This record gives sequence, C-alpha cells and structure tokens, in this order.
Amino acid sequence: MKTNRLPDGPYNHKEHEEKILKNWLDKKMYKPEFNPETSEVMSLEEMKKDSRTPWSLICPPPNAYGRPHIGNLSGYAYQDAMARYQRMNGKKVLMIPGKDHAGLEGEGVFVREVLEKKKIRKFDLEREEFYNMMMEFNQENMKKALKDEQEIGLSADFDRNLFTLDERVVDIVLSTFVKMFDDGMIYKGVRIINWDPKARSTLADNQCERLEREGTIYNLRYPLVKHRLWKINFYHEKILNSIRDGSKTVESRVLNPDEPDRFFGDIKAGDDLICFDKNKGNHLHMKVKAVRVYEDSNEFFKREDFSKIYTNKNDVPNSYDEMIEQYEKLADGYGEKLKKNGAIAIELEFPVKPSELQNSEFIEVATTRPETMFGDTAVAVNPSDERYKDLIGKKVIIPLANREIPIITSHRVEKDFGTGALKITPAHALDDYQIMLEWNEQINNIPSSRRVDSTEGGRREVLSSSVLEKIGKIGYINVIGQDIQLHGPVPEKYKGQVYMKVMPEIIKDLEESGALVKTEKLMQNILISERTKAIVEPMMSSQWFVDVERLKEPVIDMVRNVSEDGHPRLRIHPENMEKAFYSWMENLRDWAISRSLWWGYRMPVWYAGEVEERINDEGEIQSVINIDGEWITLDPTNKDHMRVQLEKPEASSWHQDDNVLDTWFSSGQWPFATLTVFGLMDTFYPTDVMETGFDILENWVSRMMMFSHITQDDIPFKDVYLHGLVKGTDGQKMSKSKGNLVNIDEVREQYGTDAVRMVYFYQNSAGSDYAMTFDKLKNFKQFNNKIWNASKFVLMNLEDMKEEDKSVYDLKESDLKIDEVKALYNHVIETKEHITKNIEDFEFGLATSNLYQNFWHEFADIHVEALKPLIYTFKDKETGETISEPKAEEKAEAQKVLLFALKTYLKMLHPFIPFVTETIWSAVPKESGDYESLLYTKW
RNA sequence: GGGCGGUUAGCUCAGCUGGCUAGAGCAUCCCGUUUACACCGGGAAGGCCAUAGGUUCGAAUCCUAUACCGCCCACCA
Repeated sequence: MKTNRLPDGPYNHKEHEEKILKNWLDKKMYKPEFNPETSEVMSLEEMKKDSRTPWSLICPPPNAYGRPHIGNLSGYAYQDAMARYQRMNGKKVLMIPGKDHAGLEGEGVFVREVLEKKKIRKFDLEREEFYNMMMEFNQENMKKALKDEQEIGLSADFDRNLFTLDERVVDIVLSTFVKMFDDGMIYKGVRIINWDPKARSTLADNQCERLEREGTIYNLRYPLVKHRLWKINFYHEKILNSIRDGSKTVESRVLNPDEPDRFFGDIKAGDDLICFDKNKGNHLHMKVKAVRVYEDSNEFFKREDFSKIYTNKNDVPNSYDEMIEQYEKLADGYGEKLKKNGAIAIELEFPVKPSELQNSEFIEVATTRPETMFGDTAVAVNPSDERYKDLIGKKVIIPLANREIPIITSHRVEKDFGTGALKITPAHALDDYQIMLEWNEQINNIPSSRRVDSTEGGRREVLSSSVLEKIGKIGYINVIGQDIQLHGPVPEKYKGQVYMKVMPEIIKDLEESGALVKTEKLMQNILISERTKAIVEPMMSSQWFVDVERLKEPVIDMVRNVSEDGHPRLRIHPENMEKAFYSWMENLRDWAISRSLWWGYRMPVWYAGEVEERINDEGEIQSVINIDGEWITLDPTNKDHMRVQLEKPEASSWHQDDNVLDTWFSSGQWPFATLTVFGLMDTFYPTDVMETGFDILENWVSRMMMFSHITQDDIPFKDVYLHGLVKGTDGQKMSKSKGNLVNIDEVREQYGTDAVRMVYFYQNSAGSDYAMTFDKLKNFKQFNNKIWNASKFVLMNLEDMKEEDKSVYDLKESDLKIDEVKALYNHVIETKEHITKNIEDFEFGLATSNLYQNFWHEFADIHVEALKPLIYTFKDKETGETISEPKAEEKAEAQKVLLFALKTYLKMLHPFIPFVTETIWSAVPKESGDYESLLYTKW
C-alpha cells in the first residue's frame, strides 16, 4: 500500500465530482447486490441469501413532469445520508428511486406547457393519443431528473428506477382497488365536490386556492309560511257547482272567516288578493297559485299539505266536521254556513311584496350567491340567537321558487355576520353541506337521548327533540350542473342557462318581487382552481369513496402502540407531528378517489352501456345507464350494469369508467408496489425509513400506512423523517416575485455539491424550515477546502510511516504515551460517539454542526497544531538553526493517531459530503475494514 | 376562532430530565502568519436567555398568563 499525496492547491470540486460519481455508478456500488469484497454484483438470489442485515428506503417519487426542485433534492440528501451511514455499518442497503405521474397537476402542466404552446386543445385529442403524448413528455423529463438525482449524490439503485404508471405498478394498484371493492371498502356515493368547470374535473381541496375579490352581498326576504293558512276558503254550494260547470260567469269570491258575509272578489290563478290576518290584524298581499275544487270536503283534509298550514300539529282537524266545530268557536253561525258548502282550496303564493311585510313575517338572509337559492333546503340561524328564537322550526318560502323550507339551527352560523340568518344550499356550498350533515346527524340521534345537546365553543345548543322531530332531516337540491347551467327545480325562464348570464335577470326579478331589500359590496374569498384559475363550483356528484372508518384505528395504533423496545412500532420525527397526525386521522372523512382526468390509473370499473349523470326536475343526481338504447337508473350492485375487475368484460358494448384514481391512491401503495415489482418484499418489507416533506404527512404518509394495513397487514416503514422547507436566500419562502430563488445548477457549479448538501443538513432539525443562503454556501465551500488541506497535511507527513504502523483501528488509549496524542485520540473517540448518536437519533443538523466545529476548530486548529512539533523539524527563519526536532518514537505515535483521526473523520463526514471525502479517501492508506471506496468502508 | 412550534449575541443555531461566570459558527474589530490551508491562525467585543408573575436554596430550563413570529386546520354566507 502506497500513500498518495494530494495535489497542491485548493479543493476543486469540478475536477473530482464527476469522476467520483462515474465510478460509483459504473461499478453499480449503489445496488444491494454489490459485493464490496469482490467489487462484483451478485445475483438477486445471492443477495437475498447474503447474511448482511437488510435496510431499505423507498424514495418519495417527485413529479415526473419536471426536474426535482430544491426541496426534492434536500430530501434526497437526507435519504442518501441515512443510506450511506447504514451501508457503512455493513447493511445491504436498498434505495429505490422513482417518479410520480402527479395526476391532476401533471395533466395541468402538460396541457399548459406542451399542448397550449402547440395550440392544441385537450378535447381535440383522443384519450389514448393524449395519454401517449403525455407519457412521452414525461419519459423525456424523467431522464433529465434522473441526472439531477445522481448528481446530488443520491446513492439509490438507479437500475430499479420506477415510474408510477409502469405497467407492473398499475396492475398492483388496480388489484388493490378490486380487492377493496370486493371487501366493501370502496363504494360509489354522491357527495359534494369541487368542480373545475374549465378542466371539467373534480379538484381536491388542496388543489384550490383562495382569491380575495370584491363581491356583492344581497339581503333577501324569505316570507314565513304561516300566511298560507289563508289558502283555504269555503264557498256556497252554488259557486262550487258553477266552477264544476266550467262556467265563466260565476262569481267566485273569497270569504273572510272573520267576516263570513263579505266577499272580496273573483278569484282565479294569478290573481292578487288582499286578505286579512286575524292574528296580526293586518292585511296581506297574496297571489293565487291555483284553484282546486273538492267534491267531497273530507278528501281535502286527507291532503298532506293541508296539515302543514297549521303551526301546531294538534290543531289540525281530522275531518270536515271537526273543522266546522273549530270555526263555530270563532264566530256565531259561521260553522253553520260552512256545513252547507263544499270546499275549495286556493293555494296562495307568498305575499306579493315581501318588502312590505312586518318584522315577524319574514326572515332576512344575506347571500353572495342568490342564484343558488333555488337549491335552498333550509335557513339556518345560530341556536343562541335571541332574535330568531321563536322562528326555529317554522317555514319560509323561497322567493321566485315558491318552495317551503324550514328554519333550522347551526352553531356554524355567525350571529354577527349579515343578518345572522343563512340560507342553506347543501348542494352548492361546502359549509352548507356540512351544516346539513350535522343537522341530519342530530335528527338521527334523537331516539338515543331525549334532548340533543351539542356543545361548541363553550356555548350550549339545546333544541328539544320534539322540535327536531317536527323539522326533520333536510336534503339537498342540485340546481347547477357540470355545465354551470341551471337545472332542476328552477323557474322555467332560467332553466338551461349559464347561471352567471341569468344572474342579472334573477336579481331584477327578486327586486321586483320585493324580496331583494339591500345590496352591499364586500371583500370575499372565492375558491379558484390552482391550475386553470377557473372559479370552483361546489356541486354534488357521484364519486368513488374509500370507507376510512375501519382504517382509522389500526393506522393510529401503528404510531400509538408501543412495541417491546419501548418505542412506537412506527416513529414520526419530529415527535410533535404525532399530534397533528392523530387529529387528522381521527377526523378523517371518507376519501373521494375518483378524478375526471385522462392522466392516471383509469378505474377498473366497467359499465354495460353509456353512463350519464343527470339532474332531474327534483334536483336529484341520477346515474343512468343506456342499455339496449334505453336509459335506466344505474344499479351498481347489478353485475349486468356494472363490474369491478381488471380486464374488460367480453361483450364489446361494455366500456370503462372515465375517471382515473386520485394520485394518492397509487402513491399510497408505493412502498410495497415498488418492492413487489422487483420481487424484494420478502427481504426488504417493511422498509426502514420514509423520508419526506412534513407537509405531506397527512396526504401521503398516512395513506401509505392505510394501504400497508389493508394489503400487508403490517407497517410500511419503521421511521418517518419529515424534513422542513428550504427557504430562499433571504430566509423567506422561495418565490419568483421575491427574487430569492436559488438556481441549483449555478450553486452547485460555484460551490460544489458537498457545500449544497451541507446547507441542507447543517443546524437543521426535522420539521423545521431553513434558508439556503450564500453565506452558508461560501462557508461550506471553505469547509470542504479545509478538509482537503488538513488531509493533505496529514497525508504528506505520513509518507515515512512503516507499513505495519498503518493499521490504526485497534489503537487503544493505553498504547499512547504522549499527552497531546492521547488528547487527539480521545477527541476522535468522543466525537465519533456523538456523531453516531446524532445520526441514530435522526439529528442530522447536530451531527453536521458537530462535525464542522470539531473537524475545523478542534482537530485542525488545536490538535494538529499541537502535534506539529512531534512530526517535523522547526527551524529559525533567519538563522536556519534547528529549534525542535521530532523523536522517531514520538513521531510514529503521532502519525498513527493522525492517520486514525483522518480516517475516522472522513468516514464520519462521508454520509453528508460524499464527494470530497471519497476523493481524499483514494489517497489514504487502507487496512482491514477499509475498501477502495468509502461507500462500504466500515463506520 | 382551534391546534402545534418558536422567541437565547447583528445573523444561523446549541444548551438533554432545573446546578460552575449562558455556548458555537458566521459577520464585526484588532493582531498575526507564508515548511496544509488567506477558502489561514490567534484574540477581542457582543446577551436583563420576549414580557410579567409563580414554584425552588437555585430558573434560559418547570408552571401560569401576555405579546410577537411561523406553520397547520377551520373559515363570515
């Protein structure tokens, strides 16, 4: 073994990095099959049988459409440091790199960056054509990305680089879908979704962004229904007969119960009427909706809507006779008169001018979206709001739509905002949808307790169960379709029109009817699509869901339950993220997994004919299927309608669901999907570490845990390390507008890869953000140079060492005689203990700052300086006289410990700054436990 | 509004279950050095440990409030 000198001059990363990397890659040293003894690559079977402990980490796959950004690269640095450390500890290390197709975002980028530039519209292409073009685009990008990964030093098995849309992965992922469907864990249901009308696709919540803009808030009066008591009037027999004849000359008149003999005039549908409210003593303006004649009076009482006109259920008469009794009490002789007559029901619309109503006769709601009022199913007030206390449970009429809806309560309603009354449109507002769910849940709970209490923010909300029962559940009514036109139970004149276009007309009609009493400007947040910037329309749609209820507990237990060693089976670093994880898991609602895209895993769902989603006249979403030319309601349980299976059913008429799966559905299976593809499950599952950004703990990490539970009945990994965000040069979040972006190519060129990597590690801890500053980069470039120079110095002073002295690993403190040498020896031993502990504890920030401090300011500045007199002759500058001269014995001892220190430091530094350490290592004398490359050299 | 974390030198951060005069690096200033390194060495200056209470023989450390900063969640229709 010959000691090489390091060349003079500063460390020049440009000279070495490429060569070093090429060597690692050419020799396939990153593969678990690499045998450091022989420098050869074993077969898969040999590797599996190999006795080294397996260690595996599946790299989180970044989006395939672009180059990995600085944050992805920081992740690679952490993953790599862990892998290198484990490899040096004698484990067979597997790291699998990959790329994600990034469903919605991926498709968005492709449409924007590629198609739009070629002036092609997505829907001008066939689905397959689009898919193939996009696949090609992604394949091109992935090649570039692979280079970035390699250049940052990621020591992953690049032969096993895998794309999420690889055929082999697709099979695994879709099989899970089929299995879960068969087990009843996946179902199809209707739920509110975010609809991007431009992309014609469903959006996940985090694919929407908020935009503040000026909007208008409209105050609308919804009249109370109690006035409809007036819809019943009674007539003389002769009038009834005239109407039966269809004779137009007959005088039909409204009878006022308080003034039985007074007639107000003729009535027919569309007439305006003035009636007298005996309770309030005032007159009401009404419009006749219809005139119906009942030959048998008792028939009338059987009508369901009749019972609704009484505010108190007990007051509803059961028969004509009973009603006459009631009226007897009102006025002498009145009942007598009624007996002689038949009955006519006159259905009245709400009072003509709601603006003329008295305070107690309407409820005023504030809304920014009046067009959704046709889909209102309730008005909600805060339960503690004194103003509305007496109105709870009563009914109001939706202006223009003339439909009755109840007044309910919800703690979500802010008393102080607007009028304190909120119109509820569950089909088109997320919040309203929540209110509906909560309200209906309350109704469901009635039998279990007499009173329903719900506590929120210290306030107690108490509604008696009889009130709840009377109001009942509320539903939802769809009025805006995916075409953003009005559908369902909306007045004919607006139907089928884009809602934004008819808005002015609706406003005008509201104004004329007197329902619109006030408009005001305000700043409001609206949701827009992150990608297309289109306004997001919340609407109901039938979607595929994963039932998460039975996954919650086992997944939470992975972290909460402690195994034999006193640690959770699955540990999250930093620990305080556990709380966020628990609360996310506990509050999880069923996960919607279908997306209306072309890019992704098309759902393995087959229909026997064309399927459409429609809004019927009642505002219900209906899935209909075209079988033999006839549209019938789709029955998902009927195998002749729908099947869930991987392969297409034989008959050619069957066709596949248009939707693709949510990206997380596939990336959630990534750990075992990758290992399964390569036949490595038996050796490497569960994996050891998952390293990813803290922002996707919920979205991704928890999903991997769920899928691992479902398919493997095991944890997917033992430790999760969550890294923070890399911020810009000024410590702010990186953004183009701030001009604080860091160009990774330039920075690597100027400071070297190792310096960039040091910035990722130094002084950082799991979950916290940190800045990539030029100060730090410069500093670490100098640090690498310091390592270079100190190593050069040590090596040049070892040249006269005896071969047998060059085995330094079994040195003991007791072998050493000189205090300065002992001090260095102990320093190295202590430092190594610290660093080892830091790495085992995932404290890379501490490990690197310790290394920086100790190597430079302890080892180089103090210890090396202290040993100088022991290894070379000091001469007086001027006279040339010898001041001190080393003794051979002392020199040998010092040399041994210097070599020991250098080698140990290079090993400790290698996981973090692999290039400079590997470069120096090639010049260092080797001994047992060492290899030509530091990669496998024993820690 | 709810939750989590933070607040220590100009900057970036250590400081574990309370115990020497509160530490590093960078930056600053001064001095020095060319037999590894000017991408160097030595030294100096710099802190009421956010604020106010409390527990204790003793608090940067534990407790309680407050303020400010950051992030996450829910958001005013």
